[in-house]
Amino acid sequence: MINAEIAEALEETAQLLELQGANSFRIRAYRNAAHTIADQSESVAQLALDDPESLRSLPGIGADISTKIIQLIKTGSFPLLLELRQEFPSGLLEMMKLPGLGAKKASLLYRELKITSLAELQAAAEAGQIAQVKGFGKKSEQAILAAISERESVGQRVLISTARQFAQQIVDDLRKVPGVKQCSEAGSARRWKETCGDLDILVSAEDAVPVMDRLAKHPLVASVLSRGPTKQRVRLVDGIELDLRVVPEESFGAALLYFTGSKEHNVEVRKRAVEQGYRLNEYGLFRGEESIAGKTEEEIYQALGLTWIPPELRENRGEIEQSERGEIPKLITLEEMRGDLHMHTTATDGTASIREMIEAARERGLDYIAITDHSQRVSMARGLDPVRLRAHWAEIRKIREEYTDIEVLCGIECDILEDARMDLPDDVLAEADWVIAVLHYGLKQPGEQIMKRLLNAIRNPYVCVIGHPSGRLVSRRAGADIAWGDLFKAAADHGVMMEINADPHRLDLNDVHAAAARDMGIPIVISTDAHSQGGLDLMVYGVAQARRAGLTKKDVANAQPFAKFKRLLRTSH
DNA sequence: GCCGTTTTCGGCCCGACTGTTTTCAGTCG
Repeated sequence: MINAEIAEALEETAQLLELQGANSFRIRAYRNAAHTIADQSESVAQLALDDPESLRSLPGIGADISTKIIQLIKTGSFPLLLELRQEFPSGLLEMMKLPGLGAKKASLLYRELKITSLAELQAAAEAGQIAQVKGFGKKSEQAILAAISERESVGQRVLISTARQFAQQIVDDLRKVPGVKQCSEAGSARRWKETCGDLDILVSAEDAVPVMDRLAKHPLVASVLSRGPTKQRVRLVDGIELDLRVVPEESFGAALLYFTGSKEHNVEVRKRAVEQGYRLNEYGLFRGEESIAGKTEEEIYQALGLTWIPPELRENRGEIEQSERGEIPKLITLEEMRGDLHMHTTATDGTASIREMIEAARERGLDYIAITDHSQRVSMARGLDPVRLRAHWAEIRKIREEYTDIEVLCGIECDILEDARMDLPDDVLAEADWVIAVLHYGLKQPGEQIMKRLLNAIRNPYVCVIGHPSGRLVSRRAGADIAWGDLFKAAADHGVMMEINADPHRLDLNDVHAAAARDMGIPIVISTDAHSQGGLDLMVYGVAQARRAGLTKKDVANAQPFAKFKRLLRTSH
């Protein structure tokens, strides 16, 4: 059982307890436990089997929940969850996903009208029965119908790349509104989370009206969902929703901190404020009525005895304690990246030639790149067999002679076949400057076989790095069943690096696993997997993922000068 | 249900907006 499944069961328990109207702190306890499990890089199931007591050392997991987790791992469930599922039909959880419909209202509809599914809810709303229930009215009935019909297009999380592009465009435009002093994206987009459920934009201005008017008429805005004196919620043309908050200049830092989140980070910071006799809200840090700080995030953190924490780290994974000790790392930046070691050309499924990719890399100031087209197994992309690959490399060697200001490595993205063999023979791989080994096919194989494949690749003397190790696609496909601890141990032993694939659909390694690999001393490579010149610009997303993992320049192999990078390579190259 | 330099009970983050109320509960972030 993987961590996400355990976390899901705990989250489901929390939701069902909400329906039951249970003690809110008890509900929160299950949610906190779910977050803790989801954030572990090691298999919690394995941990529980090895040493059941150790679960209790995880934050938010005590005697009771640890027992339930162990039952869950052994039997697939636990009694409380089974009882709750008996008590509430699963359709209620679907209903709770509709905006505006929470646990209280869902359970009320269940009690009053015996509604147990979205279909029944829709029928009841169409029949006008919802408006008759106490606490509901005509408007909530219409809102429910609208929410059901829009369910397909809205409420989906979008990739960070999409979120950033929308947010950036709107931030740029709102900055031009007269009277606007500061404007910034906030929320998960500012934290560069891999997906965003909605967008948050924060503005400081004396008068909110012109800002809200401008947003309401913005070409990217489809409709205004709600509007108050300081807060406006709109739906953008592609269905994603955006919150705008307008605050006074002296509160901008407090509001930015507040709306950047994460929620878990905020709760910890606030708790800390309360312990020190303060009150912290989006308007500032207060002692009684006296405002202590609020204009900038820095002064608020400072007043609480903390150094400023980069948004990418604000997930309550220990960053507050790090900050207290003055140990927040100097995170890797895009400008520090010197090389890009995963890209394709027209030889396989890229759209640009070798020369065009080299030129594009030079324009972006890179000192070195690796051309890494597909191996033969990827027939869809016209993957290269030994003959074509050697000809391709010969061409690269010829062309790279023309350039004195950039190093170009002859590379290959070589598949690890389903039977664990490499897709190309060793004598071919031996001629490469740079070999990325990857899983493309058979991702659903049992964990045992997946690990056999990965470990085989790591033991191959010519493999330099494992590319997009899990094979996951963000919010589309779960990755392979990997024993991460074993993978990293083997990679560290054999001097094989790990890639953070910067493609926003992949971002693989994820933040948690990248941090775990770094902790094992494995050099991390951040590469774009570009299939065109513009694909090289995806680097910013890979760097963001590395920042979320707390990586610094020294942790990243291709942030080093070329000579130093070469020394990190295995001696076979 | 978890947690502890105010330790084994009694806390547990805080405010805006909506709809349905007529002073507030529910939802959301």
